[in-house]
Amino acid sequence: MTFHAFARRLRKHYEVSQADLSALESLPCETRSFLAKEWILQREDPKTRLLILTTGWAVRSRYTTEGQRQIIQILLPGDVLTPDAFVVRQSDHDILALTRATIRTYDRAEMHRLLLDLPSLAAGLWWSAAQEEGMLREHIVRIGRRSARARLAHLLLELYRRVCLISTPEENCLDLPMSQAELADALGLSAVHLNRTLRELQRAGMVEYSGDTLCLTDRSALAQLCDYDDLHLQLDNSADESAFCGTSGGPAEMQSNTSDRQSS
Amino acid sequence: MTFHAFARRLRKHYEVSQADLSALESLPCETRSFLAKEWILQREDPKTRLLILTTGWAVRSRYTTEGQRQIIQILLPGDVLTPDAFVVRQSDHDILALTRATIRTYDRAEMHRLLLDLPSLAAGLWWSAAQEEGMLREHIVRIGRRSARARLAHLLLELYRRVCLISTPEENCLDLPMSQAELADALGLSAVHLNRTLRELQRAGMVEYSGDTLCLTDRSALAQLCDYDDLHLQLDNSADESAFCGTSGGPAEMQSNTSDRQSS
DNA sequence: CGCACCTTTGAAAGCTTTCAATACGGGTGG
DNA sequence: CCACCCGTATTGAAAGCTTTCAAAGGTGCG
Repeated sequence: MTFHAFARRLRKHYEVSQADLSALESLPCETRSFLAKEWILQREDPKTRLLILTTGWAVRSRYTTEGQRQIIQILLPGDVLTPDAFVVRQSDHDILALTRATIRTYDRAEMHRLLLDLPSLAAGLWWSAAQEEGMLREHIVRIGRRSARARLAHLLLELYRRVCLISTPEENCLDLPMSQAELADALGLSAVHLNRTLRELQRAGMVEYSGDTLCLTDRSALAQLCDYDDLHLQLDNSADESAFCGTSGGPAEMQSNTSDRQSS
Repeated sequence: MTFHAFARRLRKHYEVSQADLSALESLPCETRSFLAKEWILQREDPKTRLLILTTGWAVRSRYTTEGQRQIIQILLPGDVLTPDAFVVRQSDHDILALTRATIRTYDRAEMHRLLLDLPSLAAGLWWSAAQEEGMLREHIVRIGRRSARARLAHLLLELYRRVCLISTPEENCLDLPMSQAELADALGLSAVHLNRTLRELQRAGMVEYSGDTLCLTDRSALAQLCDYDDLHLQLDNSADESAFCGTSGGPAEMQSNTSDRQSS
C-alpha cells in the first residue's frame, strides 16, 4: 500500500494510526497536475477544497504593488496547501508550482466528516498546520534579523532537513529546483545579492552547487553561521504525549524531559 | 453573560453558536496574571495547556545568538497563545507580556473533549488559527519586501483593524502600549530608524502621537503608501458557507460572490 | 542561429544600521 | 524637595550592507 507524501510526513513525526491513514487513502479525491510555473491557486480564488501537494515543489507568494514578489513559504510533497480550507472562504495569497507538480484535492465536507470519525487523523492535520506555523515564524526571524549569509544558510539547512523528512537524499545533497531569483524572493533579497552570497558560501567551502543539486559540504559551519536548529519543525511529538489521542487527560504539568532535539 | 475577548473575536467574524460559546465559558480554566515585561511562556517550555490572552498585550518573539530580538507576532486580547498545544510538546519561541496581562489556561484534554462535542467551537478555534497564519504570512511580506515606511504604515493599519475587532476605540486612534524599540523589533528595523520613520509619517501628516496614543490621521494615505488591505485577516467567513457547520456537503465550486471586502 | 532565461560581476547609489550624544520623564533615596 | 538613575525618545554623522543599473557569459530550445 503506497501512502502519499502527506501520510509519509505524518507517520514519521506524529503518530497517526495505520487505520486512519488507510481511511484517508480511500477518501475520494481528485488528482490534478500542473506544469512548472503554473498557478495552483491565486489570491482571491475561492477555497472550496482541501489541497495536498503530492509531487513537485511549489511556493506561496504575494506581490507588492511595485511588482516585487515575496515568497512566503516553500512547499514540498506532503505539505497541505490549504489547511484553512474548512474555515476560510478565499485565498489571500498565490500558490505557484515551481516544478511540474501534482496535488490531491478533497471535498472539504467529506474530509471533515472523516476527521470527526478519525481523531488521530484530525490531530495529524493539526500537527501539520502547527509545523507550517512554526516554519512561518522562523521565516520571519530569518528575514527580519539575519544577514543575507545567515538567511541563506538557514533556509538551506531547513530545506535539507525537510527533504530528509519525506525522502532519503544523498548525504548533504539537496536537489533544489529553484532559480536564484526565486531563492532571493523567498529571502527578501535581490537576485544579484543572493548570487553573491551564494558564491561567498561556496568560496568559504560550505556549499557546492552545480545546476539543480546543491551540496551542503559543511553543515555544521552553516549551522553555526546562522544559529540553526529545528525546534520549529515540531519533530518530537509522539502521539501518546499529546492530548488528542490519549483519553487519559494528561499530566497537569509535564517535565521538559525531551530526548533528542537535533540541532545538527 | 460576559464572554471574554476570544468569544468576542469569534462572534464577530466566524459564526459560532451561542450555546457553544457558553459551554466554553463554563469549561474549567485557570486565570493567571502577568506584569508588564514578564514572560508568559519561554522557548523550550512544555506546552501542556491551551492559553488564551484575555486582557493586555503580548508578543511572540525569538532571539538570535547576537542578542537581537525579532518580534514574530503581536498578541491582543482574545488571541490564542498556544493554538498548537494539542499536538506540540514544547514551545519554539517566547511569549512576553507587553503590558499587565491576564490569560486563561485550559487543560488541553478537557478542551479537546469539548471540541469533539461542539464542532462549531472547533471550527472557531480553527478559524482563529487560520487568521493567525494569515497575519504571519502578511508579516513576512511586510518585512521581506517593503520599505521601512511601508512596514510601519502597514503594521499600524493592521493593529488598528485588529483593535477594532475586539473593541471600539476612538475613531482612528490606537492605544499602542509598545515602545519604539519594540515596534522596531517587530518590523526588523533598528530603534533609531524606526524613530526617524515614525517622525517622517508624522511630518507627512499621516499619524500623530503623544505617549501611548497614536492617531492615524490619514488612514487612506497610509493604506496607499503600503498597499494595505485586510484580506489576510479572514474576516468574511460566515459559518453557513464553511464545511464545518453545515452538514449539507457544500457546493463543489462556489462563486467568489463575497460582499464586502474592506480594503482601506 | 536567435531568443529567453538564468547566472555573474563591477560600480554607484541608497536605505539602514551603528555609534555618539542630548533630552525627557518617572521613580527613588537622601 | 532635589539629585540621580534609568529607560525611552531624538538627532547627527559615518559606516555598512543591499539594491539598482549595466553588461557580459552560458545554456536550452524552437
